[in-house]
Amino acid sequence: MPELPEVETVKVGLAKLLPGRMVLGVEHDWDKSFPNTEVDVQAFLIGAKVIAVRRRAKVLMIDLDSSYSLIIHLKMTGQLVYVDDKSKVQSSNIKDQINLKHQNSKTPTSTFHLSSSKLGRFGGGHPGDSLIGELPDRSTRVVLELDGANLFFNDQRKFGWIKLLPTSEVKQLDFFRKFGPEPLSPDFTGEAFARILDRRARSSIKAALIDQTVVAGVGNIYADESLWAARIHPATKTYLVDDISRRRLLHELRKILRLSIEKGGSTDRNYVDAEGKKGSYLHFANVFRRDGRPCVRHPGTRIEKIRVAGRGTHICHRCQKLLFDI
DNA sequence: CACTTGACCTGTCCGC
DNA sequence: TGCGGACAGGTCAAGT
Repeated sequence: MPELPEVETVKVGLAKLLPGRMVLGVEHDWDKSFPNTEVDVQAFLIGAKVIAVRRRAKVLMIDLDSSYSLIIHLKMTGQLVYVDDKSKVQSSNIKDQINLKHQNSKTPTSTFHLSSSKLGRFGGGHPGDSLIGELPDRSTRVVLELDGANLFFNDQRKFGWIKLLPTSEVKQLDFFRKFGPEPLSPDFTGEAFARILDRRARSSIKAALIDQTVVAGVGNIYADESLWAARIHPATKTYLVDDISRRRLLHELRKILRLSIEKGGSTDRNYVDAEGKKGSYLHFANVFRRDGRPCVRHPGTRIEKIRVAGRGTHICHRCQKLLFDI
């Protein structure tokens, strides 16, 4: 579940690898993953060079020198993995392995027609670091062919997408304008956070925190972790959370997001960075996916999993007391 | 308008 | 062992 720290980690990785590279071709086998029928892909993508890689909320942007940008949302299970031609698989039996994989797969044979020289391999020398085998695999939806490399967009659940749009239009999209402040932006103050939460006064504080129009980039993992750290019950109505607690929540959220970025993000099931490596933040998590285990602040109390705002939610009921109206 | 629910998808896990 | 159903949760559209 890529949230801010995961998307930031991918951005940092791609920003080292992509700028200066030219796009030579693009292939996809699922239209919703690459919904660009209204755009002249030949004119504005093929032959263009990457200028920069950016992030806003959970969205990645790859700016091209054609004055267009690739806008990418990984949603739940998206991965963007870069494979340079040096990782090319030499062995001739790779074709057989891919064919075997497709025979065993329930899904129809891939429509990709990359030559074997375009196939890449992961995991060599780093057992356990990678979730990725040879690419493309059966979750590969889009392949960007670059000079000297391939960028694979894998997405098991097909929720993610890559759109090609004029760079100047990106910020004008409703989709982008609605995002709230970046939580790590230095000019986003505790006071501003406290006030912006008033817009979701009557919903739960967790629903407010994962609302992208309130603050950008927070999803289920970092909502649960920051609410535990700030000792706020996720189901508390926002208007019952006082200003002191709101400021504490932003403070804890920032600490957690920074730590997670330092650890390369959270790998729960699918997430990997631009080089196919897992993130290690969940080793430092205090509640997320820790239901049934002792709370580190109250070892006699076990972490519970409840449902708040329609999401699985992890709490310590001793740390996080639910406040009621009178 | 504020807020909640269902749909979009596939892989995994659990109970029968 | 197989099979149906619940579950995972980011976002938008539709519903209350």
